[in-house]
Amino acid sequence: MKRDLIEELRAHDIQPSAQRVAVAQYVLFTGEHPSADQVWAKVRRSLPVLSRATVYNTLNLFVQKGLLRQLVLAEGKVVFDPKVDAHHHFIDEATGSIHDVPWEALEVRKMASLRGYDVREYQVVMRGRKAASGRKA
Amino acid sequence: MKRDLIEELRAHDIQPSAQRVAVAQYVLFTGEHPSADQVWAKVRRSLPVLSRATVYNTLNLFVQKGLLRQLVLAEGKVVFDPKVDAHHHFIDEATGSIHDVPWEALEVRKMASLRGYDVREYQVVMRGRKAASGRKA
DNA sequence: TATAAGTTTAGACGATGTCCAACAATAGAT
DNA sequence: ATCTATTGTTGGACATCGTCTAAACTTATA
Repeated sequence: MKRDLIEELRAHDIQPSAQRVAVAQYVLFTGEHPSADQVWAKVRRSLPVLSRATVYNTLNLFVQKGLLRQLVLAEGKVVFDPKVDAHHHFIDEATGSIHDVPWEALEVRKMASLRGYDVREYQVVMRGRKAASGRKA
Repeated sequence: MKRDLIEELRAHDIQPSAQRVAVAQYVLFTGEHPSADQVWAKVRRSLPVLSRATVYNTLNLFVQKGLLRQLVLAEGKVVFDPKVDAHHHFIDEATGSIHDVPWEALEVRKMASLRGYDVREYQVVMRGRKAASGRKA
């Protein structure tokens, strides 16, 4: 398990230090969308001497190397998402929590006919509430 | 001009103080997407005794009353947009500048078939560069 | 083992945003 | 007009977020 992680870091051209493995261990497998300081708080439980700067450095490194994606969706908050493949986001206005919506669930049309913009990526950002009716998603 | 502004504030249930009118005069008519502190800097030129707290209060009030929309799109920045009607956004990765894309320019399908979510509003957020080819938009 | 390259650290820093308690302006009643 | 209760404004203190730095520490390599 930790073995594989080290391999994955190496595969992404990242020297696997103890701190980086510890951060990866949490952030790559969480279903939450934690902020940098939330990652710090969590990971410090298992690696108490971890500094805030290192967490920020590590997260930025992971984003740069394609292990993580950075989201700027919630009110004033930057948040990290281990799902690197394209998907959309739904923000629950009641709780502020962020949910992933599969790419195939929606279809955006006419993107190609946009003049003047060279779009490299896009996503649909929705806001609302979890439906009272219907299954919990 | 200032008359109409006062009327518009009143129409939105906002007591038109000198500070609020000054802020409105700039922020409701700008094509930029200014941050709160940018608004502060700009408006202070015409109303020098304006405090930072008032600008934050006023912008939040305007958002709450529907005169402004708050965007959380750029890296770690909250920004204000006087276009309250629905539209999409394009973020220029080179400059960080934000561009409005008309609602009709894109079409999102299958939204209705989303289970479990009660979507109140949505938009498409695109990132990329202004096209080298093609007219500047 | 020596050396260079890479990593971590604490704390300083700037920018953002909120909060407060004192002060000022206003609306509404008389 | 004047009084009073309500509403706005102010500057400064405070918290949070993210970046930076210089020194210390690790790791890789020869």
